[in-house]
Amino acid sequence: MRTVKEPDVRRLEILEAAKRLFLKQTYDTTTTNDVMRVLGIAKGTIYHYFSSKNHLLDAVVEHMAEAYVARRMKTVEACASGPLARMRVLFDRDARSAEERSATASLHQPGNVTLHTRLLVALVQRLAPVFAQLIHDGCDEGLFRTEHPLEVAELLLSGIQFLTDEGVHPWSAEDRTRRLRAVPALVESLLAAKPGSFAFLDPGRAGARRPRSA
Amino acid sequence: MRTVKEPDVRRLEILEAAKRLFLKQTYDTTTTNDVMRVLGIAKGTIYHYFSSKNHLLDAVVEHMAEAYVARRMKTVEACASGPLARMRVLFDRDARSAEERSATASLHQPGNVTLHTRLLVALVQRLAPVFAQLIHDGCDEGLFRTEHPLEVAELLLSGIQFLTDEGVHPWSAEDRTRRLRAVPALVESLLAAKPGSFAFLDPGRAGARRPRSA
DNA sequence: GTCTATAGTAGGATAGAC
DNA sequence: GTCTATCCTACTATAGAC
Repeated sequence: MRTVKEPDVRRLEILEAAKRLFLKQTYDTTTTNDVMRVLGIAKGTIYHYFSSKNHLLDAVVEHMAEAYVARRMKTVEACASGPLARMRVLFDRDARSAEERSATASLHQPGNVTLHTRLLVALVQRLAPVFAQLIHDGCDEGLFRTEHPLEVAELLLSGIQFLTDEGVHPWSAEDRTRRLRAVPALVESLLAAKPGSFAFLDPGRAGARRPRSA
Repeated sequence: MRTVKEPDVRRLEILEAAKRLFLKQTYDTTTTNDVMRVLGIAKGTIYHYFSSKNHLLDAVVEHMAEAYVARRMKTVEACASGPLARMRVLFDRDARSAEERSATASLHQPGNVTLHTRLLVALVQRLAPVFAQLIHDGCDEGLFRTEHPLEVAELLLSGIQFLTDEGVHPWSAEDRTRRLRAVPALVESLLAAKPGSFAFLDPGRAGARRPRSA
């Protein structure tokens, strides 16, 4: 039997089914057959909307990054004022929802390395301007000093994610801790901020965590 | 007919054939049949030495990173003295051989994203200690000041590669130039170096180039 | 332990009927 | 837009020759 639906509806349906499967299993272990079976549609239908499994992944990544950043932006704008306080909220891992936590766990599986990597890129792209704006505000208030707010934001987001994300790269736990401990100092020197301004990023301190691990 | 070789010889033979094919075509488009055909061996032989196409890729990446860093180290130790001069040589893109250049071009193809990404990780791992040593020397000479030479090295290598490598990530040419232009300032502020110390990294200057793009 | 040959499974992708 | 049938290739399994 053959059920015809609105293209947008069908597309979203496939997208979300794929996302659910990628997170429940992994991207690698999820087959196009799985997606097809769970929706009760033909494989050709999937390929009508997404030209490859890879493109389907791209769409899922965009979708996830969009949603994640939207949620974070809302909490930032709601709770905090002042650049430093807002950064604290923006990068607070403890503020994640239960769903975000389970997604994070799934992303750290070997079969989700590709998904994880691409998601990090998408997140840097979206978070950097926000972070840069906070840096800019901080400069206005005399907290920071830099000629390149956006580039500092990008370097920190990408560099720290690259170096501290477990699962994607073959770093040992000691490596990660070592790097995380250096983070406050690195941020402070890039922003010419007063020593201790970013002590809340130190993983050793209670109630404070590292700047995301997505 | 059946030709028996030393395991190490055979392994290397497969490794280099694979590398050549990955660079001539791409990793994605190279099939195990291609490797098998070009060497005139059976598919089982490949799988005897490498348990999957993925593991073969790993070995190729290690091999390439090893060779690349060895070459660079040699030129560094040969030509230059003093931390700044050595950094200049270490990160000089113009010093690449013709072979390195064509490899770089091939890595920027879509089918080589996986290979490219893994190679960048392998290079950060190997170059960071070298870079960190130079930073350390520079601190001794009073050129730089930092509490975290290794972490600064890692942050810069990974962050800059992540942000300026074309092909792997969907940045525009303008984005890349913008970031590259900020690099000297970022390096100087992380190392507390005298402004202008790293002007040679500025892509705008004649005879100077950005810190690698692998 | 090293190598060949071959047959078979599973999953990504496509063509073409409807 | 959707489905069916088919293709291609990564990978496994096996059986056996040197």
